[in-house]
Amino acid sequence: MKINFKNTNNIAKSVSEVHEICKRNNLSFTEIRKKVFEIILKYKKPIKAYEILDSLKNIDNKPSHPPTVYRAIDFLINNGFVHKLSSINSYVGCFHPKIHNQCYFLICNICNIYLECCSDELKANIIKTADNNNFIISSTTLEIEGKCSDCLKK
Amino acid sequence: MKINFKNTNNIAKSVSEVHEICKRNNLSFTEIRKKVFEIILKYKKPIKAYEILDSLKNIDNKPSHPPTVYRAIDFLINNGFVHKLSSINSYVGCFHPKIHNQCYFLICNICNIYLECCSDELKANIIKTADNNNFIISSTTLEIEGKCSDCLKK
DNA sequence: ATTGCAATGTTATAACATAACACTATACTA
DNA sequence: TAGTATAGTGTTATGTTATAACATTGCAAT
Repeated sequence: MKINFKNTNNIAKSVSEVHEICKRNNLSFTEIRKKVFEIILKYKKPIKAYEILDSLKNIDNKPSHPPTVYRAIDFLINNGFVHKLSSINSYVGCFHPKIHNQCYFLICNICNIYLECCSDELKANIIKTADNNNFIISSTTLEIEGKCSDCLKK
Repeated sequence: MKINFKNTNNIAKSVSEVHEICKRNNLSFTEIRKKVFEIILKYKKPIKAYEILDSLKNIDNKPSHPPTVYRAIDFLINNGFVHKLSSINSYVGCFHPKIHNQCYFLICNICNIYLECCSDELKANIIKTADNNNFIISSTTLEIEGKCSDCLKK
């Protein structure tokens, strides 16, 4: 099974989905966390922490500081609502927070668009390797940079 | 085919191998680049740029600056002699610069040891996904963090 | 000898991230 | 119902990672 998750415009849906998950799991989806999540989703592309910070300042018209953003990001990542793309120090929303899995990302160096993919086959492959080495996985980073189809055409 | 590359003690061999590759490809393996490469290899574990910088200062007994290190790292990475582990902002030597391939890394969060692995199966899988999306790969990051077998025992 | 170029030296600063402590609001509790 | 524990946030400062920009050096090609 392989699924690609396209970044959709349906931000409200994602937000309410996360809201619901938090309720169910007794997590507090505070105003700040919600705002940061929305900023990340709206941006469509991988966004940097200081870009989130600037957005926050604009929205609230009051000073915001890096820890505010990084704390919110931590919460969102820890609960699977956001992913960090380490190779480009950026963050993206997760479009399937309910069915968590091994994800990987195709990231276009030209237009910065990204695609989130899931693959059971790949996941199995990674787990097998870890097992062979008696290694217990806590987190996996799989990011593929290159040129997307749209940018190829141009 | 799956191969694991254990970090060995054979630094001299790696250095001379790279020396040879550079000669063949008309690349200048300068003193600084060689020193940085050796520092990375000797460290055995993923090393950070500023740790390399400190080592350089100690070796040369004269000031060294970040660009010196980052330039050397760039050279080494671009030519496949060193890998960057983005998830931990660290660098490791490559133990098979001749037969380049899709590599991935098991990184222990406890003892910081790492294992470099290669898998044709995995590579094929990644390429297939990219192809399906008409995506041209320029670089891939695959890093698995967790707990290694030695640390599990403890 | 002069010019071109790759590599390095040096200063400064940009970009990314966290430590530490103060404050607030809410919920529990005795 | 005052006390206190705790999660979340505000704020300042600073730590960490990386690059821009320009000067200098040394060697190679003409």
